[in-house]
Amino acid sequence: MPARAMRADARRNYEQLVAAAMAVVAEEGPDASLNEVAKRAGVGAGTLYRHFPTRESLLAAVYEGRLARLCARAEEAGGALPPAEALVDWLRALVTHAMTDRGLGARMMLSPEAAGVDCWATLHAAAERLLRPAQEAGAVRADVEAADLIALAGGIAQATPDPAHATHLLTLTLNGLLTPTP
Amino acid sequence: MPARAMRADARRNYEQLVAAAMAVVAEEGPDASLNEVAKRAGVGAGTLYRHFPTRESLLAAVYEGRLARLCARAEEAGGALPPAEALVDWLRALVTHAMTDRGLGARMMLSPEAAGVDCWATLHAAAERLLRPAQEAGAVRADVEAADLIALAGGIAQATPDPAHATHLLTLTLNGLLTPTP
DNA sequence: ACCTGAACACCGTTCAAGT
DNA sequence: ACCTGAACACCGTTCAAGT
Repeated sequence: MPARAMRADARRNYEQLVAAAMAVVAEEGPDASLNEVAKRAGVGAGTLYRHFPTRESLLAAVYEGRLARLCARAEEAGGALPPAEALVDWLRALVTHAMTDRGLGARMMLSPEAAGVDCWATLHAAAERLLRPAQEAGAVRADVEAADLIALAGGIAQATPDPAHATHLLTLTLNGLLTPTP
Repeated sequence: MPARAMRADARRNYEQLVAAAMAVVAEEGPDASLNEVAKRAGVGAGTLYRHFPTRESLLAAVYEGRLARLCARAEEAGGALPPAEALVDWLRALVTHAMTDRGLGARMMLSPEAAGVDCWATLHAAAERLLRPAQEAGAVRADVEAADLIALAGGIAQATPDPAHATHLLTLTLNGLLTPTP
């Protein structure tokens, strides 16, 4: 979000840049032209770079709202459902989330530098909050970590453009490819 | 490979382009500059485009040799080891393969258009040759297809730059995140 | 037939000049 | 303080001119 003490015009430009970026990224994905974003925001290229020194910092601003919604969902599910179901539901949402806007979510999920430390920590905390109870209930293997869940969901999202196929891949990952041999 | 009836100079240029592309892609990954490839091959930009109308067609030429080695390995393993072990070994090799040159392999594995129909068919045939016996032996679930194996291996390769983490993610995928509940 | 390389459109990024 | 937008370096791609 924009810093508190910004001059009125700066704040306005900041907000228009994020709005323009949301539109352009939705159309062209995370590699969209930054000059195009500046142009559509009605702002000079230098202004974009002043507010967002890197592409990833702009993407992170676009991504912030979605992430908040996703983590809110983790909170709700954690209270209402049995641990394993809550986790599986949320993982499905995570894969869907990672696939939107030509893989913007996956790109953020798979790189701490891209997402920024705040987003990163928020996402990991949400994953952990669902993972722990499921492990304590014995429903999820003990050698799984929150980072693994996020990496697997991001990887699956990158692996196919088809949501139905992604769902299938997640199901396979949950159950395992090998038949259980106890 | 180059067509048979090429003029001597054309053939020479073709080979130098592939050699230059192998070097440049190894250094800069699959998004390396094509002008740089042409320059390093000692060839005009137009010549590169004559031989390789798209970036993917050039990458496919680079990728061809590696793919052949990988599929040869599938052949050997299929004969020598029990079905499930042969498959798991090969999947580990597939993930490693997908991670080389900043994800060149993964990029090829995850897009039929990128790899070209020939590469695509070869890779799928190799996967199927190991998958079928493992399924018939009851070691691998019946609802797994060759395309799933390739997508999951490619996704894992994209999900982390660390080979040890990738290996762990593959192990999780093989065993499943959830504890078996028969 | 095939090759060259200048040319064009585009993009990321910077920075002097403005208010 | 902040903004503008021309400018620079680079890249993908094409195509007239050459051999």
